Order: sequence, then structure tokens, then C-alpha cells
Amino acid sequence: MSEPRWLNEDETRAWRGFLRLHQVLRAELERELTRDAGLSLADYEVLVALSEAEGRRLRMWALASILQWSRSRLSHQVSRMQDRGLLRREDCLTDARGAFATLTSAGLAAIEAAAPGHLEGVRRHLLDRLSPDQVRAMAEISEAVLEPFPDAAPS
Amino acid sequence: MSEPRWLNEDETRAWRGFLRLHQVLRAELERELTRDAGLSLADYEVLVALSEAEGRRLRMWALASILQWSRSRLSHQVSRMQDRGLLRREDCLTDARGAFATLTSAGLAAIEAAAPGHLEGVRRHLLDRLSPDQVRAMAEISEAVLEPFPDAAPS
DNA sequence: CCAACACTCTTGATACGTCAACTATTCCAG
DNA sequence: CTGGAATAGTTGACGTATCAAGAGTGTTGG
Repeated sequence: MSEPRWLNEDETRAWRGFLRLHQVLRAELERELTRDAGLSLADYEVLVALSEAEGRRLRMWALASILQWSRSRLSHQVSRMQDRGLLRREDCLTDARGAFATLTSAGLAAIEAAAPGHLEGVRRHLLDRLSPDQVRAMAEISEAVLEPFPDAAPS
Repeated sequence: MSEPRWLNEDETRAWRGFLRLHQVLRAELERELTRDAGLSLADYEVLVALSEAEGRRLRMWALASILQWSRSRLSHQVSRMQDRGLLRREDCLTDARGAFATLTSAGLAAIEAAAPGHLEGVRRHLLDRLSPDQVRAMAEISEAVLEPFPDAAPS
């Protein structure tokens, strides 16, 4: 039983700041996205992943892997988005167990309408407040910390 | 209607990296905390705030403000933690509308048992993988971005 | 060939977060 | 001092996340 190693001042500022930064930024961006486009951030991430995919569709397991979500969470989310007409499920012809989530034209329209405003928010609240060096530092920090987590490479 | 300003490569790496970093780090730390101490991260944050407060108790509004939670979320969370014996509600004598959340000895024991292991995880997964300059950069980035958000100063 | 196992996805129960509505109390202008 | 607005906190309903279990299909070793 050794004495616990508490965090020093910089470490505390970094860690608590990181948590608070994420909390505040996410809340603000979600608020704006819901107000301006009627989408949650979860909706948005699903739509982005599908819109970037070959044929605007992905197998469920691939989508779960990209988002790093559980299959169960994804299945529920896809059901809700399907009900709203943003995407649809399609059977996989080569593996009868499998299913695709496919972007509908309404889903494509939704992400195309939402993206510019959302990215504008990301700039306004985050990127425009940082120097180019800080932006690079943020990228490098993320990559260094994520390195030991396999499959955690962002999107 | 101007052409949307997409993110450049560094900006994309920073933003997506940040989101993924938080997602992965939080999931891993929550997993470890639940396994080792039977606490969620929400429980942990409440316990830390109370343990750092005068008299190990806080008015509900003060606790909500420190955590940047809604009153409603806090009230539900406090109810659950009260049921588990980690804290108790106390009436406020000077304002009959008010209530305190007060740490119990079980709550104090829980946070004292959980903190060293949790901070060890924060070090292992995050801080030990960064240079001192990167730790400082992370603190400065958080503070710069949070500056326009009043009351967002971490804890 | 087929039994056992692995994989893909869904489902239902439960826990948590959010929202709007509510009670009770305090504050304050007139 | 009083009636209306503001504040403190709780509650119940609803949407979403997680967990364990299950149905259906594919794969593989004997």
C-alpha cells in the first residue's frame, strides 16, 4: 500500500479542464444542432458515417465499429432513425444474418443541411479560439493517448 | 449563402480526436471504477465535490453549479445515492426551501477507497502518455475555450 | 455430414438524463 | 404589508444507454 500519487496542479487543470471542456462543448453544440437541424449529436454521427461510406450504406457491425458503439445501442438508434425516415435497414444478400443501414435521400438532405452550421459551431466555440499550434497539439495528444486502444482511431 | 468552410486536416484530426479521446477514456475509466469501487463516474464526481466542501456538505444549487448539472438531474442522482447510503439530504435552517446534500461516513469511505485507483487510471491512460508540455497545453486549451462560458470553470 | 461453436443483430428490462410542471418559500415593488 | 415575481427543489413522463438473453445464420473439426 503506497501513498496515493495525487495529481499536481498542471495535471489537475488538464484533467478537470478536459472533462469540463467536453461537457460544455458537447452541450452547446447539441443545443445548437437540435435547434437548427432537429438532430441529436448521435443522429449526426450516424449520418456522417453513412454519408462517407461507399454506397452511403454500411453493415451494422461496421457502423458500430466506426462509432465505437455497442451493437445494441446502434440497433436502437437505427430503429429510431428509421422511424423518422433518415435511413432504412436492408438485408445483406451474402450473409443472411447481416443487415445494412442505408442513408435515405431524406437522411442525406438532413446531413447536408446540418453540416455547415454544425461545423461553424465547432469553429466558433473551439477551433477559432485556438492557435494553429494548439490545434495540432490537440490532434497529437488525442492520437498519443488513443494509440494503445486498438480500433479507437477516430472515424 | 456562402460556401461552407470545411475543416482542414489538422482541424479534423483535432476535433474528431478530441471526441474519440473523451469517449474512449471515459468508457475505460468508468469500467475500471465500476469494477474496482462500485461507483459510476457521476457518483464519483458528486462524492469528490462533497468531500472537498466545507463540512462535507453543499446546498443542492451549489452542487449543481459546481458539476454544471441541471437541478433535476442532481435531484435524481442524489436520491439514488441516498438510497445507497452514500449521502443524505438535510434541511436548510436559514432557507426553508433549501436542502443540503451531506456526505455520510460510508460516502467518505467510498470516495477515499476509490480515488487512488481512479487517479492511477487517469495517469496510466492519459497523463503518463503525455509530456509535461502536452499536459500544460491541454490545460491551456481547455481554459481558452471555456473562457467565454461563464460558470464553466472546472470545479 | 453434423454438432458445437462463433457471429450478427434484435429485443426487453432496467438505469440514467432531460424536460415541463409542480410545491413551497423568499424577495421585492408599491 | 401584501401580491406578484423569482428562487429552491422535487416529481413523473419520456427518450436514450446499457445489459443480458435470445433467434437466426455461418463456420469448422471430427
